[in-house]
Amino acid sequence: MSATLKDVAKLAKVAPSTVSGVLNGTTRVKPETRRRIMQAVEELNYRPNHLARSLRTQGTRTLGLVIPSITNPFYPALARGVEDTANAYGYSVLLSNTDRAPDKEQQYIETLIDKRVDGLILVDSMVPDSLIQEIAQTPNLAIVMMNRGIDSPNVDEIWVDFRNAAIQMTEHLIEAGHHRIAFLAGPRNIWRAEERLLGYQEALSRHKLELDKSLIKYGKFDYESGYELGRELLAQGDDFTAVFASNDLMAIGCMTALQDSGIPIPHDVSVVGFDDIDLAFFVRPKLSTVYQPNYEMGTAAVRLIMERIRQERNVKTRQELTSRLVMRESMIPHRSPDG
Amino acid sequence: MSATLKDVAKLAKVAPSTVSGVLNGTTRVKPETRRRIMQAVEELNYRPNHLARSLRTQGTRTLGLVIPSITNPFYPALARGVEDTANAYGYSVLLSNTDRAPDKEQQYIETLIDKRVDGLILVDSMVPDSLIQEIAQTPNLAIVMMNRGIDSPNVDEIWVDFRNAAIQMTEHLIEAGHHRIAFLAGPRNIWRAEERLLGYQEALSRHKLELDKSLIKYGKFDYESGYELGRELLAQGDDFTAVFASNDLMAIGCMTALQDSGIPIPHDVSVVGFDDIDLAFFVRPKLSTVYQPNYEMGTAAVRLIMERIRQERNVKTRQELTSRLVMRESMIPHRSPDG
DNA sequence: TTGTAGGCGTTATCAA
DNA sequence: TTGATAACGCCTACAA
Repeated sequence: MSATLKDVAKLAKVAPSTVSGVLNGTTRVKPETRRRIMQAVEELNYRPNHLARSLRTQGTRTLGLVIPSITNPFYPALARGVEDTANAYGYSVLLSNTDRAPDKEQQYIETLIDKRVDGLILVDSMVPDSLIQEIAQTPNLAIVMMNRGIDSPNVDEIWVDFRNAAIQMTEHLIEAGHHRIAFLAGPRNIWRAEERLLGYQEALSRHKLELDKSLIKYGKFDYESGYELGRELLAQGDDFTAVFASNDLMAIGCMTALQDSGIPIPHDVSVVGFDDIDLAFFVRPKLSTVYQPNYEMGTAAVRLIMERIRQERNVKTRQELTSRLVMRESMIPHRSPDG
Repeated sequence: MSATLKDVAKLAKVAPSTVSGVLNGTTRVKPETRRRIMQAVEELNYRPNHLARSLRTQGTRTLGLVIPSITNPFYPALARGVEDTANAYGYSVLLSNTDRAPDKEQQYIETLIDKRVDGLILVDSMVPDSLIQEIAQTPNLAIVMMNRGIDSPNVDEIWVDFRNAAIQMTEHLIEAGHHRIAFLAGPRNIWRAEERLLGYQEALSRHKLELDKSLIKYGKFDYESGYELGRELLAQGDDFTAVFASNDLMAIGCMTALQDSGIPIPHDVSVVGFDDIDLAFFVRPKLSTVYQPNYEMGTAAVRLIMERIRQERNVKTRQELTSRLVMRESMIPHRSPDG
């Protein structure tokens, strides 16, 4: 139904290749010819067929974004960063939610490649290294992984320095007099969770504080496990003065559990989180946490992809973005009883 | 680099068209031939090129989703509903954020059409009717609009019965003894905002309650304006006993303003919202609000598109999904002082 | 300055 | 049961 290059050519009485050349600015024609062509384009309301173009040029101007779930408050800003930047470069983005299921992720990746995306952004990927290394061979495909290392010269990496951020937050707590700090860890085997735990431990050891394993609890990064863990901590009858949850949802869950037991926060116990999701600002007391540059992660990823596509760079790059502490109301210095 | 149909054909010693037929199940061949083909496919790790296929078949198995912003807590669930359902049908989804800017939206729509998406889901669209009517002529394109009517037989519609929900919530308040209910309206000229206001007015009139314009305040659907409006209400020295905000962000902002002025909620004033975003569950008191079936909106949209694509239906459909009240802690019955 | 021809990787039609 | 052939709409040498 819609007009093709051929139609335009016929109407303008020139060859299709001439029209193509003019429209893409690769051919110089005399003004009169150009005028006729433009008029025909206008008249037929011609719009190039991207499919045909892509088939020919081996480029789709489309990127694939693969995330655990857009529903997780951590990702919308990132997705927005990706989409905005892609759009600025004239690219579109295809969205995929994997739910952290390796099979599902693999399927999405394959579909995306079959659809010939020019770039692939894998966030918190769960597929085996071997698969990544295999797809890294795909021609005309730039890949960047977020928060995951991979031994391949063709794949770029973007990281957030979770460990350092965890160290900073822990030290902040320590320096404020908290020496018995409970830690709510995330699921084992998830890198973003493990780094936070490592940071906590590192800070403790730097300050020569004993690591009490009974103060470390493992949760599932959700509100419920935070609540659960808060109750466990209470049940232990421990003397902790602060809890550092490795994400905000757990921090809020824990805070609620403590509050439900009549423990005033931050007066009796300080609680801090990690991620700085919107919620952190709305709970009472406002949650002190670690801000993640999510939007910037997205923009950075697209930029790395563009450098590859435009062949401005062909060596592996590893970029590290930094988080920063945002202290609100849920944490105050600890005064020892005998202080 | 990657193998094509031709390569497979050569290796299996058959014609490309035969391979195509077998792979698509449109051609019957004898077992032996089939075996050879499958083996060649395996050996070369052949994957069909969707671009070429799409060019030929006029179908991309891709949908375009156009929303104001994925960053707005209202849309991730919807997007997830769209993506999940699309995926179940073997479709991918292209994401676009318009920021409610008509020009930007138009550009996205055009790009999406140029990329030959099979379906377009326009959420809270801001472009003029004429544009929609124009693109509704595009062949091989199914369009559904969410929360916006359009006079075109080719475009399906999905609505949430905002007005009814607002009526219900208001009546709930009235029946609980609240007769002076302040209303925080959204931006004028935005349908989803206006319907809510209309519902509020309708309920008042049904119960023969006077409509006091000084109790109606216009905000911008964000936390800040809710806070602002809360302060305004207070400054007026009015005797309202409840406030109905037309979205949760404003409700929470207002609640915070009241609390900051030392007014206990819900004891002195009840506050209710609209949308049931995640936040609603986490603020204290937990916000009573109107739940929106966002995820279901997404799935419904894709289903309508699929019906069109598969030609199971070719008449316009208008589907209405229903919200429901979710009462938590921020509202209690009002006892009149002399009661 | 403009046109011709071939091909990108499929699928559909028709013959053999 | 299989194969040849012609599109789909575009781009890019190369030729004129």
